[in-house]
Amino acid sequence: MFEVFRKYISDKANLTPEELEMILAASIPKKLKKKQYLLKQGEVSRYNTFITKGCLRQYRTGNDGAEHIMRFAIENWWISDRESLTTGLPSKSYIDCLEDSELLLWPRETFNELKTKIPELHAFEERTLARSFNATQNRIHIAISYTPEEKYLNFVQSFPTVFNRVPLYMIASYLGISRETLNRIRKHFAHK
Amino acid sequence: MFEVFRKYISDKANLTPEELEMILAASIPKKLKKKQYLLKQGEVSRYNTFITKGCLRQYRTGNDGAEHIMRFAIENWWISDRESLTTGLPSKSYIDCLEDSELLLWPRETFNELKTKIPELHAFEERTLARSFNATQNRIHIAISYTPEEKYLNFVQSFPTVFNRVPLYMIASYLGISRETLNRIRKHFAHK
DNA sequence: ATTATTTTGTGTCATATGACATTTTTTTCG
DNA sequence: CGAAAAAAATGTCATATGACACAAAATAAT
Repeated sequence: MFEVFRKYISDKANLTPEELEMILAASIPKKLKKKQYLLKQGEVSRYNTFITKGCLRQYRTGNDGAEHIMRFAIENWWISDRESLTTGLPSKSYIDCLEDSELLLWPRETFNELKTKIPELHAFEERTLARSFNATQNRIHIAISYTPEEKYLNFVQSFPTVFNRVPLYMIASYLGISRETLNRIRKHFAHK
Repeated sequence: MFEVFRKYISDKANLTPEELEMILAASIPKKLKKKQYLLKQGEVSRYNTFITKGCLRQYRTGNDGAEHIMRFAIENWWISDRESLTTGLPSKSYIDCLEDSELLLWPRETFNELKTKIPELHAFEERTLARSFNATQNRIHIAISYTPEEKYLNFVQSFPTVFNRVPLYMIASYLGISRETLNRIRKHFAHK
């Protein structure tokens, strides 16, 4: 599982071999089975987490207890409750596994130390956050302006690999539409 | 208008008086009248912008040409198309004034130089982005899980000052609901 | 294999929503 | 102050959506 990370980070950041190994040496490998939780609402998120294998979701719950999926994440993505991780406040979200998964964890403090020692890692994280932020802006634009059908088609096109690994009712949750509406949309496209 | 910024930044960042003045000295004051544009879709966003007075909105347009408001910003807020600003790509959004406004602009390169000279400014910007990101996550959660009524009430409570300065149909746009639905909700609360 | 569980698909129904058209009210500006 | 423009409110209508209940299919577990 280290190899996945080596490949990923070599591609994205300009690190010396020593720096890369220093980062890896500080990581904590962890395996989780499907349905196991990485983080629960109310807990404090303490790890910066990279996915080397598997699929996870982050979700919040509404007043009624319904689950609303904030995001999916698969291999080569980072996942954490960023708000809780940076503020130290209790997490508003759950993170659990949709498949058996393999992760690399860095405790927040450890990662911060690495960032001060390795400026390029700091810069890399800034770039990552910037891209996350842009993706999030797009998501908002879609949420407030697309029709359910457009939301669905956009998702399939944007995340084909996620689409094929995740149950439809979770995609509906992610899109903010009902399971049934998603079915109607799919039915509509079936005979075309 | 400099005074507004001095007060703001003194409160948020631990800068020396010299650093503060260095930052201010690099700024470009600008006044815009209501309905004037700070940025148009397709242009490249070249300035990091702080609002000392007034009210602006950032919006994107859909296929049909309809305006969808991404955010409002008033005194003591920053505004720019962050994606365009950091990537140099054409902006997906418009930014215009809802009131006569006074702004301080820093060209992207100038601001970056300031950040390298003043680490605390760099750190401050990171904190700001982190909080923006968290706000954005909340917005997504609301968009995919709240009813129109809940969205409205949440907005009034979260941004009372903006609420009182902005036309209702723009709030509807921001919330991703129709003007008429917003009226119905308000009517519903009127006689209660 | 068989059972249990999860996921997907359907049908019916009530209603909230968007779309459109029009009027009223408020604000802006000459 | 008066005219013009902008914003808000209202009424009607068609329909897409969510909610519920249940059936079918696929997947996982024993």
